[in-house]
Amino acid sequence: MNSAELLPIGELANRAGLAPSALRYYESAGLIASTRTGGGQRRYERGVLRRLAFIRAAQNVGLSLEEIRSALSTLPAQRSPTRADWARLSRSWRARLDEQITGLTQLRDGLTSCIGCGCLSLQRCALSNPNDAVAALGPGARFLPSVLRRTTGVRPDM
Amino acid sequence: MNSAELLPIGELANRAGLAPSALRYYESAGLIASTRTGGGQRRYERGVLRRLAFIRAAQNVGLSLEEIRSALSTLPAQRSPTRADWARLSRSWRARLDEQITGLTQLRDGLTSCIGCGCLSLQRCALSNPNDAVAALGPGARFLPSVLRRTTGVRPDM
DNA sequence: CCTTGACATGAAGTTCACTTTAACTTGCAT
DNA sequence: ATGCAAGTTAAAGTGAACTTCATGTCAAGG
Repeated sequence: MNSAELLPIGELANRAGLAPSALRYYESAGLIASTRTGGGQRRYERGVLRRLAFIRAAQNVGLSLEEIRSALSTLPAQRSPTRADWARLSRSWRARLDEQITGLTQLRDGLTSCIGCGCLSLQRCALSNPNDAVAALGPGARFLPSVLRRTTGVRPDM
Repeated sequence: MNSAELLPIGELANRAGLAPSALRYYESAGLIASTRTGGGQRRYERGVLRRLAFIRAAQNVGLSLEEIRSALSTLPAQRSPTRADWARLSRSWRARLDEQITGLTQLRDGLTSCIGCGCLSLQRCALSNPNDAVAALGPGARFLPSVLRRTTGVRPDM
């Protein structure tokens, strides 16, 4: 019953809307697993599709792949995950999203009060110093994930 | 009156809460300017502090340095910018923040309705497919900026 | 005058989440 | 049997926004 119908990587990539290279990368990062054919090619069970949906959803919430890997590792290894399992995993996202929304809202309200004054003081302005969290996070880029980026027409009309 | 009191890079870095290397980087990216001493060391006018506050605020709103550079280039070159100038620059952020907040709120509401079902369908789930915008943005990382990241205690209790 | 800490430069490294490239192998249809 | 799309690997590249490093110079106090 749960035999056959294993997907090759290109097929899975199409269905998931990802590049094959992304799937190989996810596997190397311990996010998904595959069986191999005699010749060494990857074959995926259909359950992987749900896993990929979870990964995408988690990314949209703002989790890093490492955090997602860690979350996925709490799934039962033996039986295949139930709806309840997936629901449990995604439950904590709500708080995270609430936090993000709150932060942005504060920023916006700070902006509203700042627009009139144009103060932009490094110390006092709510805009340049939102949560007094100005600390560095080490090297590397920090920018917005796809959900938050405007992709539709970059207008330079500031 | 507007003479003297030029800040060396370390001083400016302290006051702005940035590393000297960041300031040099900003200068190389055309975001800030400096005069030089006879020996070639950078000296900054105090107005640069306001500029840095603007840069930080813009980053918090989600603008890239290139977008910020472009915005700053619309400031008057001759006279020093007035409050009105700064206010004009930051006015368009409100719409951007509104967009971001809306997007996140939709995601959260989608989550709320998904939590019970645990469906996580790649095609239908609002979580894994928020705005039907699943398209790739090319290579490179896409993750949350500091404002949106939890820095306080990583709890792996999903 | 001399020491010492701050500064300068260019090149390379870092992070994350992937993609691209190069060189080679599988697997399915004809 | 063969042709060719699709698969494999390791290594290097990408992008943003910086940092780190190596090597050498400046400036201010003693």
